[in-house]
Amino acid sequence: MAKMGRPRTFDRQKAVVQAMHLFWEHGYEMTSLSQLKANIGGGISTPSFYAAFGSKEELFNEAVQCYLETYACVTDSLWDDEIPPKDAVELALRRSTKMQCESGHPKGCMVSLGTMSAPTPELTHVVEPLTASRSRTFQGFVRCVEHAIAMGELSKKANARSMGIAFNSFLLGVSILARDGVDASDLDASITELMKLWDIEVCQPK
Amino acid sequence: MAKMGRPRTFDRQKAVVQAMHLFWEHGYEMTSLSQLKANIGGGISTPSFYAAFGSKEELFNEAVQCYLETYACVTDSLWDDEIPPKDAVELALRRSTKMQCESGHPKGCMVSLGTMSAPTPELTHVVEPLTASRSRTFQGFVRCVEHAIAMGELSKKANARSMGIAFNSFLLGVSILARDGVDASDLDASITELMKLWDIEVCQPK
DNA sequence: ATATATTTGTATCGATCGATCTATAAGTCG
DNA sequence: CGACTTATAGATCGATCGATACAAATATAT
Repeated sequence: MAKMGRPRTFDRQKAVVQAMHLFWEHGYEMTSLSQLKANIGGGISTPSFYAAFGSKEELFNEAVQCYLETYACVTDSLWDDEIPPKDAVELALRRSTKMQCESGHPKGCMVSLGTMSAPTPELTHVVEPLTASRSRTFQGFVRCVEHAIAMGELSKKANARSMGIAFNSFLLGVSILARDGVDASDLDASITELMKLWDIEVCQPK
Repeated sequence: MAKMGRPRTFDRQKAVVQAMHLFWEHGYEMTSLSQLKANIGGGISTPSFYAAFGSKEELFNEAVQCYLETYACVTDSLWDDEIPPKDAVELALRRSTKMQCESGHPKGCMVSLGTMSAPTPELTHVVEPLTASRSRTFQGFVRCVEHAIAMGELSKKANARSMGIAFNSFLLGVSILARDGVDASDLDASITELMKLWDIEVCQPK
C-alpha cells in the first residue's frame, strides 16, 4: 500500500545530503534556513521544510547521522581487529586525509570542524554527536596503540595515550589544512613522516 | 594638549581586548553586536560603539592585531636564529599548547579556529589576517627544518615540507583538543612524542 | 563666555533569523 | 463519488541582525 496524501515534490534523502553539505561547509548556526530551503529540490517553501524535517535542529541531526554513516567511516579501520594495529592507524590517517581533500563535497572533516559550530552553551547539545565522534576517534587511536603493546609489537614503555593524542591531533589539524587548500599529496607525504612515530616504539629484535 | 570633546566612559584598549576574547571564543560572524556592546565597559550604546570602532569588521581587525601582537607570539621562536632549530620548534609547540590551555581566555588558538569564521566567500577578506598567520606559522616550521638540514644537523634526505606539515598539523589540532577540554599535561606529553620525528632525521655520527 | 569637538542616550532603520497560521492542491482510501 | 491524508503556496509572526539619525551632554580651545 502506497503512501497517502499529496506526494512530496523533492527527494527527502537527497535533501538530507544537500543539507549535510551545507552544514559541513558552514556549521550549524551559520547555515540559514534560507540557504537550506534554496538548495533543496531547487527551492522549497517554509512550510514544506518544516513538514518534512520538523526543525533546523532535527535536520542537522539527520545530516550528522548521514555523515557518520558514510564519510566518517574512513576511520573504521581503528576498530577492525582483523587489521594489524599499525596498518589500522595508517589506513585511518590516509583514508581520512584523502576523503577530506576530495572534490564533490566541502573540504575537511565535518566532525572536526564542528567544534566551532557551538559557540554558545545552549547549543552544546546540538553538536553533541560531533563531540562524541571526536572522542571516539581519539579512543580508536589509543586502542590501536594499546593493542600493539599488548601484542608485543610495541615496547611496553610506549605511551599509548601520548601517541594516540599525537595521531589524533595531527588528523584534526588536517581538517584546517584541507580548508586552507593544502594538497592531498603533501598531506599524504606528511603521514609517511608521522608514521615513523610508530616505528620508533617497535620492540627491537634481540 | 589633551583631547577635546566629551570624554569616553570606557577604556578603548580594554574594550579591544574584551572584543578579542569574544571573537576568539565565537568567531567573527557568531559574535553579535549585542554581545560586544554588553561586554564593553559594563555595557555601551550602539552609537558609542560605532563612534569608537567604526564597524564590527574594523573592531575585529583591531582584535586580530591585538591577538597577533600578544598571544600569537608564542611561536616567535620559529624565526629566532639564535635558537637552535630543534629547540625553536619544540618551544613553539610547548608554548603555544600551554597558552591554548591557559585559563583567563578562551581555549585554543584564535588564528587556527578562525578558519570556520568565514563560511561565505564574501567574508574571506575579513579573516585574511588569520589565514596569513596560519601560512606564516607553517613556513616557520619548514624554515626550522631547512635550517637544520643546511646546518648538517638533520639528514639531507629529510623532507622539510613533510616534517613542517606534520608539526603544523599537530599544532592546529591542539586548538580543537584544547576546546574539547584535553589536559595541558597530556598535550605536552604528546609533544615529547612528536619531537621524536626530529630525532629520527638527525644525522647519525659515524 | 562662547565656539568647537566628541561622546552619549533614545529611537529607529531595513534585512534577516527560525518558525507558524491558514487555505489550497494532490494524492490514496472506502 | 466523497472522506481522508499529506504536501503545497502565500502571508506573517516576534526576535535579532548590523547600522544610523538626531539631539542632549560634556569636555577643551579661544
